[in-house]
Parts: sequence; C-alpha cells; structure tokens
Amino acid sequence: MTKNKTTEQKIFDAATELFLEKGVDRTSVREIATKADINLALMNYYFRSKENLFDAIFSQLVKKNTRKLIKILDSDLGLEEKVRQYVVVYIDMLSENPLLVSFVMSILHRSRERITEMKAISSLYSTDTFAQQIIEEGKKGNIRRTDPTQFYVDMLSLIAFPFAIKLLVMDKRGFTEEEFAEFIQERKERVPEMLIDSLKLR
Amino acid sequence: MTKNKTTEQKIFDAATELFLEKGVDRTSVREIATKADINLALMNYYFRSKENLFDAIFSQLVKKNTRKLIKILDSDLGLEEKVRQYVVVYIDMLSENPLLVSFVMSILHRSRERITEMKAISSLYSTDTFAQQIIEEGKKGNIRRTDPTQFYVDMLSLIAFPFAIKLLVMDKRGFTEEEFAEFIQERKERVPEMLIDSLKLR
DNA sequence: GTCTATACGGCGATAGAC
DNA sequence: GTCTATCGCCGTATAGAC
Repeated sequence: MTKNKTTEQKIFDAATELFLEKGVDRTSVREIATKADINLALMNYYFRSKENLFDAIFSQLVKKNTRKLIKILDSDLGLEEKVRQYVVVYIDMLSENPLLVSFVMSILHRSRERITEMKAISSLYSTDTFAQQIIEEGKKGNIRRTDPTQFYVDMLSLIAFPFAIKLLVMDKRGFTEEEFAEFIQERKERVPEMLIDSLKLR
Repeated sequence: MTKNKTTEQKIFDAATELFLEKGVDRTSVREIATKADINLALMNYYFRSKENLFDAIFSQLVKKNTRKLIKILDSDLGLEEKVRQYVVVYIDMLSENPLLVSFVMSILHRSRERITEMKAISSLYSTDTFAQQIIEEGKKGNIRRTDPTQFYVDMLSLIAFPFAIKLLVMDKRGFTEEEFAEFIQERKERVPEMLIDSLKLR
C-alpha cells in the first residue's frame, strides 16, 4: 500500500502539494510538518532547510515532467508531426498538473539572480536539434519563417499561458472545471494548426 | 519638483518598486519603510496593513496600464486593424514595464480565493464588444474560426508569455537586454500576422 | 530515527509620547 | 503626522533525551 511511506517521502510529498497549491513563500515548515503528520524537527533532520527541500522538489518535478517532451524534440520525426506531438503531450501533461505553470512562473520570478545556478530550469528550454531542423527546412525551401527562437517561444506561449490564466478565463467565461478542461482539449488541435501555418507565412 | 512627495506617495512608490522586483511575499514592511525613507509606523498610519497597501498598488497598476488597451478593444476599428493595434500597444506597454507579467501571474496564483483583488484582475480580461465583433465577422463569412475565447487567449498568450520567460530565453540564447528587446520588437509584426491568419484557417 | 523543548531573529502591527 | 518602543507571533534551526 501507499501507506508505507518513509518519513522522508511523507515530508517530500506534503511539501510538493503545498508548494504547488500556495507557493513556496506562503508555505511554512510547520504547515508541512502537520500535513506530513511528522514532527517539526524531522523536517530539518532530512532536509537541512526549507530552501533545500524546495530545490529537491523543484528539480524532481521538472525532470519527471520534461523527459518525455525532450525525447520528442530530439526525435527524428518530421517538423509538422513533431510539433503536433509536442503540443499534445505537453498539454496533456499540464492538464494532469495544472498548477505546474504558475509554480514555475513564480520560481522564475523568485530566483532572478540564482537562475544560472538552477540547472533544472534550463531543461525547460532545450531545443538544439529542433532549432537545427527548422533551419534545415528553411534551406530546403519548405518553410518561409525560420527563426527557431521565435517559433519555440510562440509554441511555449500557446501551450502554457492558458494554464497560467486559468482562473481568469473560468471567472470571465463562467466555465466549470469540466468546461475549462474541454476548452483546453480543443487547443490540442488548434495550436498545432496555428503553429504549422505560421511557418508558411510570407 | 518630484522631490516634494507626500509621505503616502513615498510609501506607495517604494512599495510598488519592491513588490514588482521581489514579489509581495518576499518584501517586508521594514524594507519598504527603509526604501521610502520613512518610519515603520507611518506605514500602518497611511495604509492599515501590508495587504491593504498591496491592494491599492495592484489596482492602481492594473487600471493605469489597461485603460488604453480596453479603449482599443471597444473602438469601432475593423477586426484586423484592431488586433494589430492591440498587440503593438500591449507589447510596448509591457516593454516599458517588463516585470508586470510575472507580478500579475504571481498574484493570480496567490489569490485563488480572494475576491478583492479579483475585481482588479477582471479588468485584465474585458472583451465583450470584441467577442461580438468576431462572431459578426463569422456570420458575414469573412472568417472561418470564430471562437472568441480561444482567439483572445491565443492573443494574450503570444503577447504576454514571452515576458514571463524572459530570463529563460536570455539565458538559453545568450541574449543581452538589447537583444531581448529586439526579439520582442520583432513580435509586434509577427504576432498580429499569426493571429489574423489563424482566423482564416479551415 | 524520532521526539520535546527551546533559542533566535524577523515579521506585521500598535500604543502612546510629542 | 511622526516618532520610539515594544508586543505577540511565526518560521527556522538545534540541543539533547529516548
């Protein structure tokens, strides 16, 4: 059963949930201890500090969720198919973990100076072979728009941003959770079409 | 001269800067007092609490920056021209205040339950006449894709998200501030074209 | 490994003198 | 309106018993 968690796991899981839900800065270690049903002192026994615990959680969260995505970008699929798969897999992943975007955004804002140290963040943006592929297609004359940075930023924006403004959209349009989920599902077709079409623009 | 600021103004301005730079939760009232060069107690004399001060700053920030944008959406410009102007004005506004996006994102994440701030946030998304216009154009057969919510979310995503991941992009592409600014300037042409084209898709 | 108990510093907020 | 002084609370970290 999942009941047999080690103390370390219990702390890790409780903190992950709280960090995602309320943000790192609004989560106290006492709160984590209570939720994990352990003593406050154990918190510092396993992880030296809150910041340390956060680092562990953040890189695990990123690694776990980006592996599949990086595999797609580095595959030898054709450009269009690659974009389609990337968008769909990314949206599915965020649908299962809708707080991830806001969480990463807040971290990006939070650790302005430490950003280079945060190796985990880097893996959120890894496009070397993908960029090469776009340039190649341009040389072959298959596409007209060949700035890989702009294209990748467009792609990330259309995938991720809607999750960041989820509450705004739900509030304004009066969506239920289900309706919002449906709204997102539609984007799995809409976004790839838009992106692929944008490559062909004059 | 701008030197003759009231105490209230001094607090307000110092707090605005700090909130934008470091986030609300990582800014202490003592820090605000020091930066504003006033006594800590005055902080509570003018604004009853830190949260109160934050509310005042947030709604002022939103109002100040969205007035122009709402005016464009509600104007009687044609759809294409409206999109073009909206994107350009929005990007220019964010270029002048590049921390605004992360700030608003963090608030959106922060105030899940709180309604007070939500009212200010609501004005970030006001599209009644704009939505109507898209539906009208669809009826006239001028465009094929007529979901105003999807379109508006696409538009916001392509405009705002790049600012939220500014540091990631700069780090990965090795951009200087100037190069990033140039990257953003290019989007003033790229994004409207993409959006307008997406309306015509099958 | 787990607990109790506590030190410590910083926080938001206020009372009260001037 | 502005200041000093201080309150009570909380988050972090550790010492030491079991």
